[in-house]
Amino acid sequence: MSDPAKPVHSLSESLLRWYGEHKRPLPWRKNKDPYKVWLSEIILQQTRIDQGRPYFERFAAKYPDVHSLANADEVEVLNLWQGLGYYSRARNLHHTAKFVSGKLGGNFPHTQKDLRKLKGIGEYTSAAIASICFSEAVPVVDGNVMRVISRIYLIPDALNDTAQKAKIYKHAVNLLDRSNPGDFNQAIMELGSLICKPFKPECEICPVSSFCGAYKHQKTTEYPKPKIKLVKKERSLFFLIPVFNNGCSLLTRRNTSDIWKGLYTFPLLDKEKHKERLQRKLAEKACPIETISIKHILSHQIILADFLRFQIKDRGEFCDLWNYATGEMVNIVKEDAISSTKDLLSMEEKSNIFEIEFDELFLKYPLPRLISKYLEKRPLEKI
DNA sequence: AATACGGGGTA
DNA sequence: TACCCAGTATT
Repeated sequence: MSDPAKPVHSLSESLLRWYGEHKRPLPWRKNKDPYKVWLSEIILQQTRIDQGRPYFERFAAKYPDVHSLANADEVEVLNLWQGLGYYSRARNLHHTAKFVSGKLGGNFPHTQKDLRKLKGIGEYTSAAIASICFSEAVPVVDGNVMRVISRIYLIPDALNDTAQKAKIYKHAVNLLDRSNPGDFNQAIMELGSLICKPFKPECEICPVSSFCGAYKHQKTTEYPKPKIKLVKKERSLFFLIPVFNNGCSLLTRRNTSDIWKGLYTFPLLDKEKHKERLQRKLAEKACPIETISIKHILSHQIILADFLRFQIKDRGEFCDLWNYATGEMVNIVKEDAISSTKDLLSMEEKSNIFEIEFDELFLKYPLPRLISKYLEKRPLEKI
């Protein structure tokens, strides 16, 4: 597995020495509070530190411990998460906070095995918490570690090949400093993020370059081979922004296991045919439509969004319009008829579209970035 | 074993 | 533009 001429313990030693000497960018880990470590790890999943840091600060300030997070409303949590993406992380965060607070007396499990059972905590996060907070000798293998080990041991295709991925894990176990797993794990991740970067790694200042096969052969750019890209699917969405005579509009909560689950958007059509029928009907009424198109590119799909804004009498007339366009009935209630999230959830089976004052939109409800982008272009001033 | 799930940063 | 990111849950 490893080159016997180069004992791995000195690789680990070099790494730890380097880690001890340079400034750590994640100070909240120092006190090893499982709640804070957990919170930061969830926020940082698939997220750069600079992007996640302000979110962590806001969460830690608003919810200093697991009980305060558990007692929060889910919509409130999603609101604080707004814009960060992968919203199931926020829903699972809240679910797990309630579980730890209510069933475990506020104490997180101490082992990777038990941490792993909590919602939103997988292989990586359980290992990170167990090693950092409880000094359990388990390695973390994230994207950084994968890249570092791929280069050191010349394992080319760990991102696509299961067998090679397993090799990476074995090396990670072998390298781990069992007397200091928390620091070691942070050290190897930080090496990947600061030195052993995907592009232009800084091998000249790398503390373990003398152990690195890719550096030795000047082939760092070939390791690891890029992950096979998935085809982005195009998808058209037509958001409807009716402006009622009373100055209100409509909002809907997304409940399907689709994108933006748990967030709020304008009611939308996803069939070209339905959109055309709606446009035709509005034209008959001599009702002008203002259309703004936005192309929203995500990692797995390209959303072509048309925002259709139009003036209409009231929600009753909108129901007729919707019915005409889609052939489906809808039931729309007033926002102030909903006093809590619970009401909203129980109402969802019938209809989850509700009438709302423009001002309320930004304050109470978590919106996808796409909707925020639209509102930046076209604010919803009252008429 | 694949696929879905956001959004922003970087070269 | 293409790729990557301190991954997990679902299918």
